[in-house]
Amino acid sequence: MSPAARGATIRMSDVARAVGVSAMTVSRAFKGDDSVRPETRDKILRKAEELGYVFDATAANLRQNRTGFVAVTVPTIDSANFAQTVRALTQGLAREGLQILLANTEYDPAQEEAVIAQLLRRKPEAVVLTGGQHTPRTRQLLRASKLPIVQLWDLPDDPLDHVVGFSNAASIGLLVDHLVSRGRRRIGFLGGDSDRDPRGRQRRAGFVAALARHGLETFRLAPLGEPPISMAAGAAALDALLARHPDTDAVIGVSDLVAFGALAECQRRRIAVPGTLALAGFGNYEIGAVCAPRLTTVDAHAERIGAEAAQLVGALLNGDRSGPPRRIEIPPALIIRETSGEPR
Amino acid sequence: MSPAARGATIRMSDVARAVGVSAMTVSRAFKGDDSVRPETRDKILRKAEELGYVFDATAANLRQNRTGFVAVTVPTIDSANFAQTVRALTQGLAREGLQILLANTEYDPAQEEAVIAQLLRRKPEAVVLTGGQHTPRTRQLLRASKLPIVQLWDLPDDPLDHVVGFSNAASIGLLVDHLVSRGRRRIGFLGGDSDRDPRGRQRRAGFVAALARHGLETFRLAPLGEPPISMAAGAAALDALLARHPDTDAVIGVSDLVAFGALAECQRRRIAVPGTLALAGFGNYEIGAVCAPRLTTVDAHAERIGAEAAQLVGALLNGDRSGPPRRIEIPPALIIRETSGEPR
DNA sequence: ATGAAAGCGCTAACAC
DNA sequence: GTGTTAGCGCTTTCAT
Repeated sequence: MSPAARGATIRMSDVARAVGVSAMTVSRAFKGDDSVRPETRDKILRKAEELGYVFDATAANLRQNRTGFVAVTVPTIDSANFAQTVRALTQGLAREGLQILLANTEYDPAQEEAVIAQLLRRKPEAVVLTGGQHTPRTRQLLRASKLPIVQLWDLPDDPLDHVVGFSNAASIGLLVDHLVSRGRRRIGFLGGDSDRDPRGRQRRAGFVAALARHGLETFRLAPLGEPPISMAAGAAALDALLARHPDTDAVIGVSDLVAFGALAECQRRRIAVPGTLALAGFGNYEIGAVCAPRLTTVDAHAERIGAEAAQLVGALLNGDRSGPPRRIEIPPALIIRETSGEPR
Repeated sequence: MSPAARGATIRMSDVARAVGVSAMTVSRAFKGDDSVRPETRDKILRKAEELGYVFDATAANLRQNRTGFVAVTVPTIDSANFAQTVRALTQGLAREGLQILLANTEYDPAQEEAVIAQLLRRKPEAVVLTGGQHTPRTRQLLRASKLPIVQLWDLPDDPLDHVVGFSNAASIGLLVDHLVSRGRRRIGFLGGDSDRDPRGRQRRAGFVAALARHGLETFRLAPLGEPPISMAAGAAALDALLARHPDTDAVIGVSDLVAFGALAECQRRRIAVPGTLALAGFGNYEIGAVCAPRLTTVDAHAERIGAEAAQLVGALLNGDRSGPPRRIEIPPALIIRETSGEPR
């Protein structure tokens, strides 16, 4: 009785026996080694197909001490910007034969620590952290692993290793400068109030710093609460801000989702945008390019961050591990649309 | 010289030697086996920590012939509905100690076939297909694997195995009935024209069938082109539809994104919604609950699909594999909001 | 161009 | 409660 008929797993040696070669030759045929005669190779692959043989990556990984895994964390995959980054990363790594191991941290450093500890047991060859916040133990685990680490969506002062990101603070500075150039002076900010979203905090800090640079008041801040932040929270925050500061003439949302929530609220309250209130967001979400009026924003190049990270990981795993940690800065781009009004 | 100092990997046997027990005891301690004396266990875990030992799941998987992987495909993770499903699935499976292996098919059956062939080499314990389209070879590979298969987001006539989904056609029927009850008669549909998006096609077919049931004209169809479908395409499709059929009094989008694009276009063209034109979408995206006016839609319960799938996979892998394939139907819910107007 | 032997790090099975 | 032995399915290494 054949192994398949017995219900047993079909191994390389089964294919080898059926063809009349050794397991080694089958192994070589499967990895495309030229040293196998083409006819032998074809015979092997045909027989493998016929027997329903499926290569066992687990066994190969154990022996080779290489898994082809890249561990990836995101606060949540259910956020368009992170999803774009993960998609580009997945595709770029797939081209190198690498498979991502994805985990969500839910914006929680403790959960990040837990998922990273689990992922490390899978013996990934690199770790990509998308906008996380790391406990001391997380940092220790990662350093002890000796793996290449890539931090995304930020430019940390004290990076673990490599970085592909941008300055969240500076990106909001771009928006403030633009709004000021359009004559706005009483500018508010929605969000950036949660400890669980450091990048949001940095954007708010960048907002305050930019206003101060222009000699403007910096107290028009409305909290949004805990991430994930929602459009509805943006609408509520706008209400709260206008209740306290009715003379506000421009508002920046910590993300386009928040800004869009504010825009919808303006439409409901018949507040003219940009006539009475200018609006701007962050992240260049699809919605901002389509809503009426279209939303001024900052493009953080979410996909490009993922693509660059994939390329970096590919290079690092192909032996290019000399030299200091890379720090790839992807400068955000101001996208001026209708909600910030015409120049005055 | 210690293994760590030599730069060599630290194995269980290294921990065992350091503590003065056998590798088996370390193994038991790590899996929480009660038969290890608590003090021994503590000593082992402390020593492991001290030595920087990291459990090697690859070796354990090979030996146990269990990986804890679940292969998951989506057309693209960069779509809010699929991202919600994947997030719920990831979290549900994590509770069972299972790790997802995610791959995007890019709405392409050939790519789906390729990624599934790759994923199967990793020896997943189950395969979850989110809204795919399967080539004969894909079906053959999956059947030959003998693994539990779960198809999501659909109720296929000829399922591979288990199903967690809903009728895309019937869900649009809900919207048509609702619009008709509000006095709309000349109803159009945006999208559902691509072979690469079978669920979109089913929604359009459901639209045509529902109109026919009401004795209404069924020719107000505007194409959107290839997925992923965008808000901007929704705006353009609305233009095309109104150019050919200016008397249209209601429009359904194949998704909320499309419907929102149409809504934005109406705002730009000063078409009153719902006064002149009623609008509805599909998928209960966040945007529909926030935009002004708020969008009538159908909730397909994306998260619940993921959660149910996780539970099903968990049950199947915990021995509950008797009985026929499960077919879990999650009925979509009509969500009536402002864009479909008041009852007449 | 192909094969034989050894071993990757863990755990099932059995022993005590 | 703990230890010994063998082996998971592949590939490294060395041989021919």
